[in-house]
Amino acid sequence: MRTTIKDVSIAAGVSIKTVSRVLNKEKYVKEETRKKVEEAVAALNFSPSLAARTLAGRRSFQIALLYDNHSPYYIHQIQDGVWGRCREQGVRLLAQPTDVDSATLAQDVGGLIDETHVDGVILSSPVTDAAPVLEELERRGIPFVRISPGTNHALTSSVFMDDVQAADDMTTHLINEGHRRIGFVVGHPNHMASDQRLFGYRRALDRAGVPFEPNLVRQGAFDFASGADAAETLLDLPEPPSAIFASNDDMAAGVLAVAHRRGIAVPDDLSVAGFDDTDLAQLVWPPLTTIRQPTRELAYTAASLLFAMGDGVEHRRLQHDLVVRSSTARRKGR
Amino acid sequence: MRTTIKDVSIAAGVSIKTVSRVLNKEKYVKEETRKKVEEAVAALNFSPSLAARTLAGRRSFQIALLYDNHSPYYIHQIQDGVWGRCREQGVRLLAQPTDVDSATLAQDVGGLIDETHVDGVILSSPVTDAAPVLEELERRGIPFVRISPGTNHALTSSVFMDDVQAADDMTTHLINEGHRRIGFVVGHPNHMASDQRLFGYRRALDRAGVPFEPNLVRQGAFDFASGADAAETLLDLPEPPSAIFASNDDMAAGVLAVAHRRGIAVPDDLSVAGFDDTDLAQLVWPPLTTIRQPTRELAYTAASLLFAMGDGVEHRRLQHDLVVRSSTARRKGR
DNA sequence: CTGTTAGCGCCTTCAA
DNA sequence: TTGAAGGCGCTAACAG
Repeated sequence: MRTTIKDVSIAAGVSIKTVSRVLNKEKYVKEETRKKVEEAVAALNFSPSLAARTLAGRRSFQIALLYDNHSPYYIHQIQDGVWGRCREQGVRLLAQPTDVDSATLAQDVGGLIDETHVDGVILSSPVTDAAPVLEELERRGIPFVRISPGTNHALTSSVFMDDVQAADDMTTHLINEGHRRIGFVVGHPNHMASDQRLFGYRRALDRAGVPFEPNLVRQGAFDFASGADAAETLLDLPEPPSAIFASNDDMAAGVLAVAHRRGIAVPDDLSVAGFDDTDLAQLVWPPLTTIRQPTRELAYTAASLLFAMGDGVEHRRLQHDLVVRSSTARRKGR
Repeated sequence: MRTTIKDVSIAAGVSIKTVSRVLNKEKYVKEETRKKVEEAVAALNFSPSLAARTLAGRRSFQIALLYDNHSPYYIHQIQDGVWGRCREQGVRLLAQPTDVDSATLAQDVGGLIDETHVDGVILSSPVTDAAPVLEELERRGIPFVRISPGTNHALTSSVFMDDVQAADDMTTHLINEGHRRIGFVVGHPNHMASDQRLFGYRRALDRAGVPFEPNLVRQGAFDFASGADAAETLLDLPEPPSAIFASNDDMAAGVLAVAHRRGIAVPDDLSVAGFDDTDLAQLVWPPLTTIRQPTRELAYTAASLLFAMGDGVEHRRLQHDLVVRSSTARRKGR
């Protein structure tokens, strides 16, 4: 038989309701009574049934994290960050893979909510921009927060990094290193961050008076293969770039691979820069110069926002770090 | 107001209990009645409350996955595999990070079980070998399955790959390529797989009549840094190895990094082999020759085992694949 | 094959 | 500041 609130109430010599009050940290419990109850809880090693609390109360002490991202590192950091905040809050986390292309997406999410009574939902890219999910969530009036959404920042609570500034910083860094022909690999078109990073790149070029060359910009898709493809094209140019800045680290890894295959020394003959979205940069070499994406912090903040919601729409913008890991970085001629 | 089983029963014109029967796929429901109920369920878009089912019944339709592993790729694959099986079963998955060094580990796990009423638990390394957890689980008689446990295979249900054979296969492959001095980087001492892989390495050497040299074996810890350290030592040997076989891919990546730093051409001057525990091998270059660890399949199988339990202890051993990705592999002199 | 009657363990509402 | 009664939505154990 499991230990119940009743056992605790008997052990503590109070009513069930009083134990409930202590469990829920309600006011109006005499300090002395509270103590007695807490001791009984500890002595019996009592953990209240979430199922019962959910059924009887208004909260389920559970939230869901929806994802459909194929970058394990990214998801892991997101989950880790959200988890950290949940832990502090005494809330369980339901990690829910989804398929944003599924026809039954909204229904699936609705079913999840009905089944689990989750108190809120956190959306990670690309679920952040799945209209059916957003509509379903809004229809039900269930609190949710989006991490790095691609669109509609203004409509809902969300957290994101400053992608424009990040790309600007990196480009400026490369320019300061002496580069004039800087290749750029654009991210997946579905992600607003892609546009923003491209914009940051152009803004930095403009400010420095470095002419923008459409030839040096290649479309990618945030994966290793597209980064490699882009690198091939860029390095085949009659006048190839002296640096390539990829919009994320998977693509940057692809660029490095091509450089290696061609016997191009990095960073001596080619500088490669990217984002550190996924910690991957720490595992590749030659070293990448990276913008650290504060993924874990974003996720943590998203959960904080969720728990604090009800006051209306909020946004949180987190700062990135420019991390120069290429120890042999040096000035380059054009 | 949420849709309840009662609404369905009214819509279908049957009793609540009958709806319940249909939901639980019980026998003894007339086909025609079942159909009526199913239509009502679909029409009302009804999803039963897990909290209520848990409270009233014997099952919670939830299982937990306990992990404390710092390899995102590994966890992701595990979670993915378990998830896939859960989905088929209509079971929710609670992903639960733990701290195997925590003093309150058993209590934490116990609390989780009390709170959530999970029907079973899946343990991934290194939680697989946390004695307090195993004891707690056994004491409660809750079904659990261990994925790639490090110890005590015989005591509990578990799934694992054939590490001895895998390491043997790889070593044999290297020998067949002409290598005679093969460095080996041992995995973390806490993992039984480390011993087994070392054993497989030795077995292959013995069978081929290649003398075992203790100098060529270095202790690692399954991380990038220890792989790099081991490589430094091995390559500093008066007579360095022509191939290095690392017990996992993080360490293999470390070996590659050192080779690169020293200007050693891979695979021309040095072959590097490893396991593909984490898909990392696909992101590094020069290419690694790898043993594919069937992580996702292991996890899926673990969940299957869990759902099929009650028949006693079972074990499942899954086959690995030897994946030769070094396209320029060639015979080497000693 | 189907329905009835009790709870599951906790929170809510109300009263004291 | 505390307690008593009622019910959340569902399933178990029976009865028909």
